[in-house]
Amino acid sequence: MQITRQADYALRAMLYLARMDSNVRAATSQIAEEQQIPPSFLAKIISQLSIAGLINTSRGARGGVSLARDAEEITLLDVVEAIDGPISLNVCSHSAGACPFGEDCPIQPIWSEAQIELVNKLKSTNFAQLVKNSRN
Amino acid sequence: MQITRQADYALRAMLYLARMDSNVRAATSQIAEEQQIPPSFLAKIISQLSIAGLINTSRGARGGVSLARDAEEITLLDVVEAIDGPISLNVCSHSAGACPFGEDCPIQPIWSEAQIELVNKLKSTNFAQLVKNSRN
DNA sequence: ACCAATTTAGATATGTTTATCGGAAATGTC
DNA sequence: GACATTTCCGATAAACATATCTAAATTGGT
Repeated sequence: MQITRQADYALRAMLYLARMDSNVRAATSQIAEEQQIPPSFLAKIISQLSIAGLINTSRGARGGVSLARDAEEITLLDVVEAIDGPISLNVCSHSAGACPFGEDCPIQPIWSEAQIELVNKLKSTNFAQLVKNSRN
Repeated sequence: MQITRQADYALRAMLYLARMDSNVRAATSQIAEEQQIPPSFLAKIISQLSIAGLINTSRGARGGVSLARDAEEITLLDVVEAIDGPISLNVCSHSAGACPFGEDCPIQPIWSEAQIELVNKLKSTNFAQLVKNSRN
């Protein structure tokens, strides 16, 4: 019942990038150190964020990563789903047909509603807002 | 980002019990068959629900399980937390001090709020309501 | 007292998540 | 063109979730 550590690390990395000037590139090792993330683990997460199109990467000396879009255009949901896949509170929370009891299960609608609320909350928060709410 | 299968199975088993007369006992194998749950797996789940005080069990011939309290007094949250432990959307969602950045993290309040909403939703739904909303 | 039904407990197997390590590929700089 | 820096990719290992199987303990019915 938790997002994976990978997703949490991804959020922290994205926040770090959102706080920087958008034209400079940050090395993964630098992000790892400041955000206290296992460096080798972050490397894989960065790779996934790149595949998802959320960040641009460039290899080689003076390489690094930066946001692919404006911070305002990236939501918490984008990042979490890029790493953990679609949010799902229970196997049945997407659609009534996902469980063998389908329409007859009175629990399914509860999960479905809760999931929609959670998704909406994450979707309505972007990284520009988060940076603005930061102290440092 | 999902409750465990165990918790989902536990919910279905509890719903099955809530639908029955409270004075009769159901065998685990019977619940497993009707709710399509792996029987040996359900046995362990039943045991945990018993330890948590949500159901009464009696061994031997004509034994079985039944709700320990009135269905109205058992919430979805009771069952989920009995199996999966306290609900937690992220490592930091309980308190601001849970992550090394504490007060300075603008993401933590989002998780904290989302978690409270989810917990409240599960807490406000009891099994008497669920039975009433059922078709069968 | 015996037997069948039932929960309880422990050992085991498989897959996923988390994390680490090492090397390969790419690229700016001198 | 050589080199240092950095992302990328695969193999590996520990921890947990999921699931199965077997044996033990308990208890009502005959």
